[in-house]
Amino acid sequence: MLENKIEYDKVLNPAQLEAVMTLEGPVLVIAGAGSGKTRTLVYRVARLVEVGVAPENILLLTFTRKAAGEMLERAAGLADERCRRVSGGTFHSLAYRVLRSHAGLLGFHDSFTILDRSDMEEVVYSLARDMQVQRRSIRFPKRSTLTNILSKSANLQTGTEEVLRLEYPQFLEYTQEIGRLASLYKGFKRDNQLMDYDDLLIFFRQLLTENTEIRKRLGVQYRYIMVDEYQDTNAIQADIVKWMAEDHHNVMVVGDDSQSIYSFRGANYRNMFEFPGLFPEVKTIKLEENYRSTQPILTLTNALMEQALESYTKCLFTKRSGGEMPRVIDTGTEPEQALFICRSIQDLKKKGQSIRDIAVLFRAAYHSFELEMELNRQGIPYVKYGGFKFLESAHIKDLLSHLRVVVNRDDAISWGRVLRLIKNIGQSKSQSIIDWMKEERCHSWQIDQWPGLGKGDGGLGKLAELLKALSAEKLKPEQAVRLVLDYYEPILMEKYDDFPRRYRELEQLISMASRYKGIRSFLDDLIMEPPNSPSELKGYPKRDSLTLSTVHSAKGLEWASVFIIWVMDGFFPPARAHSNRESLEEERRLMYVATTRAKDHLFLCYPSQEAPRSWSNTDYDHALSSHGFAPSSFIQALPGQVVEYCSYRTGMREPVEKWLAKGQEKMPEKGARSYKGLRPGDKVRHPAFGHGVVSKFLDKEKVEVLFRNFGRKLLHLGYTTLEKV
DNA sequence: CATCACGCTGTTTTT
DNA sequence: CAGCGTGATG
Repeated sequence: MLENKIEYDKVLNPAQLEAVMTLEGPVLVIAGAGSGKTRTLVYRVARLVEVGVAPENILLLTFTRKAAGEMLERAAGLADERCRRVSGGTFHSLAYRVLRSHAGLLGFHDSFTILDRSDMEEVVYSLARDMQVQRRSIRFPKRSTLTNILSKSANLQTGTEEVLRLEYPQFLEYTQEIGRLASLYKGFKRDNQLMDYDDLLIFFRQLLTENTEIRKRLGVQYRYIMVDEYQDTNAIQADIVKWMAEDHHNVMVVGDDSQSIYSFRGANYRNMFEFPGLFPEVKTIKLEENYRSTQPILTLTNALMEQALESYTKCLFTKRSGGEMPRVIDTGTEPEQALFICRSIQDLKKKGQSIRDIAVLFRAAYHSFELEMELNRQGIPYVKYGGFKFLESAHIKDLLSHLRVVVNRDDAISWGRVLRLIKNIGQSKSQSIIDWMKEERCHSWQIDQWPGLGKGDGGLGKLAELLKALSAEKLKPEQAVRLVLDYYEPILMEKYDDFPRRYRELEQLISMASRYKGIRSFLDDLIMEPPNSPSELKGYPKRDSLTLSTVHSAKGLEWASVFIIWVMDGFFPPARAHSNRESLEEERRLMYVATTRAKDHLFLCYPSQEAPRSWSNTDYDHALSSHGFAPSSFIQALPGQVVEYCSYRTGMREPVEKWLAKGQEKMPEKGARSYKGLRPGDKVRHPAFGHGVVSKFLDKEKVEVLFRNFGRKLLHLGYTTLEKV
């Protein structure tokens, strides 16, 4: 029956083996970084299938769908193909699957639309605008902050005042308005058949709590439940686990309290310690042996975590002996840091290290901007994970909105987007059309019958034609995308200067769409599992390139890293000074995740002389003295680990001075017509951004360049080299 | 009513 | 250095 015979005791250590062989009853696995957590889960799936459990009865909940897919793939390689039929995914995707067929029980149509982050921002902000809040001593929070507040209050299941009090005290004077906004938002979602990511979980839980039959049915369907990254679940997700395993108690949760880095979205690693309370007969297993890093790296990590305010459950050790000391480098400024990193990479490369095995990790996506420029300049290929979302770029959203209004006629946000693309239709006209549509309850393609139609509104007719075509039955998703693209093309051409790139990306949507049966499932899948970049659509590039990643994205990735650089900056503005402590603790755990991904070499870089961009009068030391800490305080707190000090005054002297000399070239005066022989209209090439055209000089230091690949991009000439072509 | 130019402001990470 | 509000222009 089984294709391959697995000798579990030969490939697993005793703790792992116990976790794999305990199939019945609740199990809590506390798994340190690099302790073979994934391996354990993979073997357990294989084992379950081996003893005859139907794959359909196994549920593997992970943090990303990609992670689930990879695990099942590995399990299939170990045992047999049936492992691929195991149900795997995120809490959100499971919730989505269930809600799609049972939304009626909650007073929703089954055709509700899912709001992604930026949709949510748009809804929230348009409601806030309608409220006409009066300006007080400080500005009303901006759209993304407002959305964060609402989302967090949903995830933490507290009122918005609580969130404000704890995390945004600067906005306390708007407590009333934000509270009202929260309820307006809730009502708006109901009226328009919308659910955001948080709602998926909340409504799923509600369904489980209120509906015994569904609960029982899911219990029968998923007799064996495994949850990965349990420390990153929030209270709602913990409830979901509890309800789903209510009858059979066959649930294994795996996690690591010191790797909890999602508290900003309401995750609570204490769920791990509360798990035994839910299932008293739980068996707890600790995985403490590390298979990834050398002992010196683990020693640094352990020292780091010893300083934590909370004590954690385990201590990492390894049987690997030897290894070089981790290096802590003060790189002075950001451009020097970039130079230093590139030089280190080149050195390793000369020693025969493949850059495929090298990764650079950082907290925020923008931390690598400077480095990316330098990498491009030096011709080092890289792949970046995290940060910018392909789907959130305006042209993609524009196109998809047309499909969304066809699928869900009540989706006012997408209507607004679609309508405002038409010439002579802006904020107010689009609003009155939407209101009229709501009154009339007519078909979407009858939009051109709007009574307010004026002379210049021929665009509505074209839109109506498109919508009519899109409403045709049995229209395949790829045909639908094609139709919209044909309609949208002239608009796109007018709206963006880098039309060709955007058009190409949109064409890729056609091939993506062809993998789906219906428009609805295509749209939802894009939201539930958004691809990060166009390159990701084609599958990850496997060529020989460096990995750049935010720590959060790195968590889900498996690569043979031997070398990790953590670029630090971590500066928190005064408004958040009160919660520095908590931020500090989260940053510490972030650093734990980052450092434990290093196998043999670990470089921790921090640019101590970098003045945070937005606080031009302050610098790093100032941050330290006025707010109690700067990231370097982590490092200073690790005695004996700082084995190298490097700045432009020492090892970096030569290249940095060259760089500095470039930066000191005379800048053009305000309103200058040319600089370095460049004039507006000249074609230029930038090492990072590619080809573009100089549009104008803004002031002494900035020039506006239209890049073919990036749209408008402002550059500091002191930092970069524009090459005339 | 739509659009454009200008000035001000400031945390980030993801489903 | 983008995204917002504001005030001027078409």
